[in-house]
Amino acid sequence: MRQSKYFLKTSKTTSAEDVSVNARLLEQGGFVQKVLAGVYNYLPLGLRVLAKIENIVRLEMDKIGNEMFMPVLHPKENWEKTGRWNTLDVLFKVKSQHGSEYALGPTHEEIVTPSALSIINSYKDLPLAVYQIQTKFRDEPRAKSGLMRGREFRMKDLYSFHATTEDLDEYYNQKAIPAYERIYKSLGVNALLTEASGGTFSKFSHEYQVEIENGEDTIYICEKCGVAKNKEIFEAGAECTNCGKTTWRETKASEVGNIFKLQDKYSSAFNLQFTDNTGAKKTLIMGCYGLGTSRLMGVIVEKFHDGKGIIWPEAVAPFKVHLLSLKGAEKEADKLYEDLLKAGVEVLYDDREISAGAKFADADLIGIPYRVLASPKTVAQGSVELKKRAEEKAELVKIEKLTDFLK
RNA sequence: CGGGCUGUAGUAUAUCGGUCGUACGCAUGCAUGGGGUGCAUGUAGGCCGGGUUCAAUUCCCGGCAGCCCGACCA
Repeated sequence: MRQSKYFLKTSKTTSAEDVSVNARLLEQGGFVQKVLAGVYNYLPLGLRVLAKIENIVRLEMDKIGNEMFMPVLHPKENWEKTGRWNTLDVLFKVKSQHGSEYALGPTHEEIVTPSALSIINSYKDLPLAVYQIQTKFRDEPRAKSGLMRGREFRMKDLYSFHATTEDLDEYYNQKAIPAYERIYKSLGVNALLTEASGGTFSKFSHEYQVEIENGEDTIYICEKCGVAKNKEIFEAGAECTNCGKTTWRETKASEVGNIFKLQDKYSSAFNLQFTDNTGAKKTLIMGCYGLGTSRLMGVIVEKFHDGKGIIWPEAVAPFKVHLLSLKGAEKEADKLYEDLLKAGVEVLYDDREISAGAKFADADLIGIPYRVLASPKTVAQGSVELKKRAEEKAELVKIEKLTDFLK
């Protein structure tokens, strides 16, 4: 992509009202624009990052479930059936011009459970799992911290259906948790499996928490074995259920995933039953597994940045290479750009006619992993300068060897 | 939702009961060309409604929006 033709402008300034690092850097870098408090445009550059995150999630979820796509607009009666129309305080309610009321989906148990009614009839159909990656709406009383807590945000939600609680446990432990671990590892973030309360869903749940300074949650981590507990269920001085120690470290973290054993809470509400091998009707057992993809984007920025800008992990970077040309090396840079494209390298090409310093500053701000600089000095030697965003040193590389080097 | 604060240009700010200035940014041109370069020209503003007043951006009331702390958080 040629930067001169890209729907992208970085900014030298940012509003003093934005305090969080992710909001400032993502807005300055041209990844997102704030539309409302907690509501953002994802510009082309930011959408690439979000898509990378979601594709990593999709890759793992496809191994343990089937992707579908559910609506944002929900019938009121489904939410009344589960009792959440009036009890879920973050539920957005909209009224049509004809007087009908709807909910904007904050989560999709109320949709996926009745959906399963016509799919699941017999024990032979089980287990099954289905997921989607969707925009969610929650009427947060206080949106804040950039992408970390929005009123409209992106989430992957998976739902599993089982004949027995034992089967749910097995899926939960042997399929869902390992898939989550693989996702966070691929993304390059260290997310801790954390014991937590179940909110409106169940007694207990597991959260995936990433330690960051301005995280919204407080968690306790066992110094010995690394078991983590959310403050909401933590008893001071408690013995670690894993190793028996009582030394805990308190830290701030941000929740980037939350998995629940729903048991029969929603299947009962919608009378979702199956026939077992004796011909008897039984209520299904369900689990649900959330993962906030847009929040992860914010958390990654909080985690990976320096004074100059973002430092994207390669797996989620919008491009792999940021090619910069300085005046006098345009022809060589143009050719290199074409060659990189042909070689299948994702490259953002800063072909703008601006000063060298401005290009460097933007490259640091945007945070693409590899910066390739073509200048009169380097091309005179048949080379370009290659510098990793995360490192200080730069090296000269022969142009003809560059594409191989970057593969 | 409780508490606090704030609304003047894209950003940061100044002044004023009599129609808003500065800096940066942004745009264009020329020069420059390895860390946000220089010069010139241009660009853009009082959140909304009501009240007081001859006159409101300024004072008062209400609304709305935004930010911060807390509560809440599938």
